[in-house]
Amino acid sequence: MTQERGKSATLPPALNLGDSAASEGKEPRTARGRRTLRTILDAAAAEFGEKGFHEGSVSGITRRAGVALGSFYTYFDSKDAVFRALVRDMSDQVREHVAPAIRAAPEQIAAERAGLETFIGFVRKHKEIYRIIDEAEFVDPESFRLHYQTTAERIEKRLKAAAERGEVRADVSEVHAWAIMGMNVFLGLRYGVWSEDAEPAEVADTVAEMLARGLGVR
Amino acid sequence: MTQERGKSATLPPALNLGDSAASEGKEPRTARGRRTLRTILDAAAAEFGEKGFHEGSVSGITRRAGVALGSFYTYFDSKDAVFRALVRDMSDQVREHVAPAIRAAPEQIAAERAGLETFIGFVRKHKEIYRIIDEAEFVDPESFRLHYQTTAERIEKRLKAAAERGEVRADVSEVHAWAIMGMNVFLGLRYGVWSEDAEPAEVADTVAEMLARGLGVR
DNA sequence: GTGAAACCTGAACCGGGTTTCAACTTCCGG
DNA sequence: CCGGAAGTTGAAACCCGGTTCAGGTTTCAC
Repeated sequence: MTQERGKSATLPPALNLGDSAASEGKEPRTARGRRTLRTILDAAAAEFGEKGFHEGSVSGITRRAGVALGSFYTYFDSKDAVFRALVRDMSDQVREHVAPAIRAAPEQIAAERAGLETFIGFVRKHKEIYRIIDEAEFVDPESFRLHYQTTAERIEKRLKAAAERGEVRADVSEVHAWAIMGMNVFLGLRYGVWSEDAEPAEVADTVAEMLARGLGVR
Repeated sequence: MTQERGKSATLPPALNLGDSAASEGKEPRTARGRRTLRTILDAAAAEFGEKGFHEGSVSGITRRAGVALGSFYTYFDSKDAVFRALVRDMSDQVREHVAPAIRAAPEQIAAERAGLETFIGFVRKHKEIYRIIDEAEFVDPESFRLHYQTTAERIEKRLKAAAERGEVRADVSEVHAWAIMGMNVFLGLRYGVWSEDAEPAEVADTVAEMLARGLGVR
């Protein structure tokens, strides 16, 4: 798993892409093939994270990966195809990383608070993931929409469950879910990607307080 | 790839671009020139709104405008240049359109409510504007950042003034401003661009209620 | 009217990046 | 240890759209 590429822009450790990431009918059949696919995938994440989809190039990916241009097409149908695979995977990663923190919270406002704090922290370590998902709006709208749609649904579902338990007001709705998601995304952009001039915990505290009591004078 | 841009290809009425939109030293000097510049600008907004920056082409713009390819370069230095002009202008348009509604409100929560309602309504009429500003994140990051930075500053400023007047809690901060902005952007995306299955007024009511009292059980 | 400046035109130039492909190498089961 | 499948290679075909430019047309101040 040694993959340091000088640049600070290099992708942090993880990125767990299954072999299923390859294009239809191009799945690797041997250990060697799986190894190459993985290398290409990691290189693609680094390339797109650093340069974006349009500036990034397939030859840039294969150069990073240290394989020939042709090998890329052994596993993917096109430049679009890798990007799509990447987006799906990153969407999953965000969810999987934030979910535990939310589950561990004692009640709902605390859960949202923990979710935001974890999210900002995650974004700081994976700025390229953030960027790739954003660019999906233009490169792979399907996945983009799916990502936010399901995220919002998940938020709505847990809000309603919490309402059931009397932890939040009974009329929580889809609108509240989208509002919370929007806040989180922009706070992640501001305090995760653009600058780290405030502690994620403090940002999360402020938001939790607002979610609990609103902005009105008490 | 991305070709389900259904919707009417025609641009809604407005789009008030001054002659200043032309690249430095390429301002038109006659009425005829001003007319052509305007035509090109409108065509560019339509082209980019429909296809996005990278899929859109200069020849597509001139075709829509009904002028020769070369004429484009009489007024703009490059494809990037028109896009930049467009982004700046659209950013202004959003602000100018929403500001009056905010100013007219009797107190701050009502102002935020009115701002959101107006914003969603505006987005519905100008889906291409929304899309162009979003894509600026990758094509013209400067303008993108500036747009959100100044928007957030404006929100923060008015929140603090309201706090001064005792209309909202005294500790409103930059975090609150970014939270509100994020909510608005995502609600605009969900209820303005993606679907119109809820009234802007109702969405705004829900958010206002949340801003006033939070999600906690009363 | 008239001439110079502004404007318009579109074929051609140009660079860059994606994708293909036929020859070659490695791997692995029998 | 052999044969064929899987994997690798990189030059080049291909495509495409941004940008240029030299020559023609329109406008407008005088």
